[in-house]
Amino acid sequence: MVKIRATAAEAPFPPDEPEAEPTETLPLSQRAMRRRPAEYLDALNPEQRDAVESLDGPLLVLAGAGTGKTRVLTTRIAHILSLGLARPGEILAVTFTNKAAREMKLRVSQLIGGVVEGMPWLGTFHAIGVKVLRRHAELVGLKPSFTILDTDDQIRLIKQLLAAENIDEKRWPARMLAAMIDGWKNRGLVPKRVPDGESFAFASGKARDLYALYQRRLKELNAADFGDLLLENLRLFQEHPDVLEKYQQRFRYMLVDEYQDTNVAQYLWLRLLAQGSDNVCCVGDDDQSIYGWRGAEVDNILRFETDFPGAKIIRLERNYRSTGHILGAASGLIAHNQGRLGKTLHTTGADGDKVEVAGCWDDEEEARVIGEDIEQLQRQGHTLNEVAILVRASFQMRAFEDRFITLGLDYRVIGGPRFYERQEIRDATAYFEVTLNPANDLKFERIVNTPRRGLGEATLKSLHQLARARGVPLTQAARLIVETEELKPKARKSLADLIGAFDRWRALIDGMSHTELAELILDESGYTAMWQADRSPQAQSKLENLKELIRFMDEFDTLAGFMEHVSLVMDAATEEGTDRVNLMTLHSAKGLEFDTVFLPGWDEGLLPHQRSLDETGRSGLEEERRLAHVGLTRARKRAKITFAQNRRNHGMWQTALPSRFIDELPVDHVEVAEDKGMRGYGPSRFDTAENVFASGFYDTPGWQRAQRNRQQGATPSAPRRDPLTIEGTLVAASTAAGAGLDIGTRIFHQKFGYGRVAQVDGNKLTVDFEKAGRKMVVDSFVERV
DNA sequence: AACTAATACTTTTTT
DNA sequence: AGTATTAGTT
Repeated sequence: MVKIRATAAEAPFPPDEPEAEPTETLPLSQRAMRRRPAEYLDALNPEQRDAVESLDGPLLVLAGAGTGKTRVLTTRIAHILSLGLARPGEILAVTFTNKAAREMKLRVSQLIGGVVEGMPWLGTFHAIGVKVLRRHAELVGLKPSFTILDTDDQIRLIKQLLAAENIDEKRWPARMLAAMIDGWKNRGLVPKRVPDGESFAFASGKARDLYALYQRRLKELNAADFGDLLLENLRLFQEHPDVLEKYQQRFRYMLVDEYQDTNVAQYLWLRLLAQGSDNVCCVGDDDQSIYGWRGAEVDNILRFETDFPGAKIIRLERNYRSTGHILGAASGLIAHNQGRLGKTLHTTGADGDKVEVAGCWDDEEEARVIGEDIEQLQRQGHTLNEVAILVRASFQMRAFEDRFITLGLDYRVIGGPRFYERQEIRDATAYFEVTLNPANDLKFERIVNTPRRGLGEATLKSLHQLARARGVPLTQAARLIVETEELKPKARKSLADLIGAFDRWRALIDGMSHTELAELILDESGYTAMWQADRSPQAQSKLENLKELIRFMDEFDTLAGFMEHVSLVMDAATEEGTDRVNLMTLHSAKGLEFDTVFLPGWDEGLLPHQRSLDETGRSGLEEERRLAHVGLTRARKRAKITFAQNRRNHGMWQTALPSRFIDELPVDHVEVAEDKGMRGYGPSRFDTAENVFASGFYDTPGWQRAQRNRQQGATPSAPRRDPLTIEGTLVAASTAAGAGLDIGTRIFHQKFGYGRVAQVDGNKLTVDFEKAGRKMVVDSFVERV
């Protein structure tokens, strides 16, 4: 495993080679170049070489699957460095995934000779976004130490907003608003730029205001969500031209991987930077654009020439990966798409085996058949690492896992439930985060009552109320409230202990190693004990995961460094070494290749996924087809497509038709296995497949319920008891009255009733209540009467 | 506040 | 089918 620097210091080119010519001050890279002629260029074909050597001005490289895209990118970087045209810190190289970034780093340093530790600006859009943002945080209303929210936090925050705005969360789910905000951020839209029509799609037009409110809360919490990492960056560049200029000057060369996956915000960001030097090289393949649902704009790649005038376009069409039949099948399939830039992949290699197509009775048989095939391959001496099963949706994996377990076949799931997204990991990191940053309300809320400490809904509500009235973080509010008798003794003690524990841990940050501290925290908080006491089967593995987390932390220098990594890099390194079958979704397969690829689940409704068809119609269908194309082109030597006639979806059996994509495969490259006396699949099926478009969604109970709700919303319903409005007025009244609560003032308290102020100590009041007697309370909770 | 029972929702893909 | 959230009960 690679040792990761916690704080990637912006290393200048590390002078780790012996000084050969001490009198000269040439960049090291240039000296290296002198000794070692550019033999790396000889390994390229003419188009690739052209792409590497066309250094001036904008360049679009259309790189089909398996045409050496990564090689071009890495060699290009190496070339720039070798010629001494830029130092590592002057090259911006963005990728889409952390995996791609890792690989690129590795391969560049191999080319250069293992000396480039610092390519500080090679990373994902998000990682680079954070880096820029941390330096100029104040300019966008954040502190440099801002935290990055994960999806859980985001939802929790939005739920609170909806509650405060008195919006029925049943009718307008928080996740829905979260998705909308995400979409806007992907498109580079700040709240005031959100179109009216879209604002009306949520809570009768409140969407825009809620978005604005959400952004304000984020600033208050000193936090940014994933979308902000780009959007705020964009805002920074737009509102502060001087800052932008610095970066424009810095980046003399820019490279973008997977350009077809960039969204509008990323595109705008890039274009701003490219105004400095137009040495932009974008590499992509419109036929592999599979993230449209996430805001990726294929248009970005289709429009490149207009966006960057004078752009050069180079097509890489020589495929070095797949055999003739596989390539033929994939090309024939993707040719059914309209609106593509058009590439014709060809290979000089052998034809190889045809693509196999087989039908199965159900998903269990599918798993059985593929399992048998894999065992067969294994007997023939193939390694399992070179075998992959690529599914459309993750629920398909289950049948395979079950089967492989009974067969005793080793497998690994790639991109499955991510390590850092597991409950226990999130809980643990929440503890660490609050220790580092007590103002992180969302993380604090996550763990106040985990493990159970008797700090439930009621306590939390009081805390919130006070925090809001005071405008302080929850932990601060907790500090205040435990001084009073606001809470029941049990809760008060418990909360005081928790706050005390965090203070204690915080004091230890510099005193001990961060891994020790982490263990201490998990121990003293009772979190480990909670799982140890848990007798459920998964408790054991959760404990293992926690251990793994600590082990992983050891790779970082500090706790803070580790936390930065956690929020950004949501993937743990997949263990290599053992021989295992690879199981993953088509999406996470992009960029990988295997000798043998199994493609199960080519059913109508699953591979052209129903939802995709429903939501985005033809463009959705085309994206699904690209997905199928990506799947096929992962295979070097063997590809086998299967479909199941019956699939159990939500406990219900459903009959499925073979995917229309199967029909679209050119017959010359396909071999149909007619083994099990199965009803063949004929062209007549296509007609029925079309009907799937119009399939019955509108008579489901869900839709009818939605209709009913809508009607209810129109009719003014009887005013219901409304705790939050009460809270609102109460807060308003108390803050207004707060200053003038002198001794003797008659007040009202929600819990204790009427009373008179007996003593004032800052914001703490001692009150003689008519019923409850003498109590200490916080002034925010009382109302002057 | 914590436990139990009932109900809703899931299953596309992810930085 | 299974999980997650919620309502109701103690």
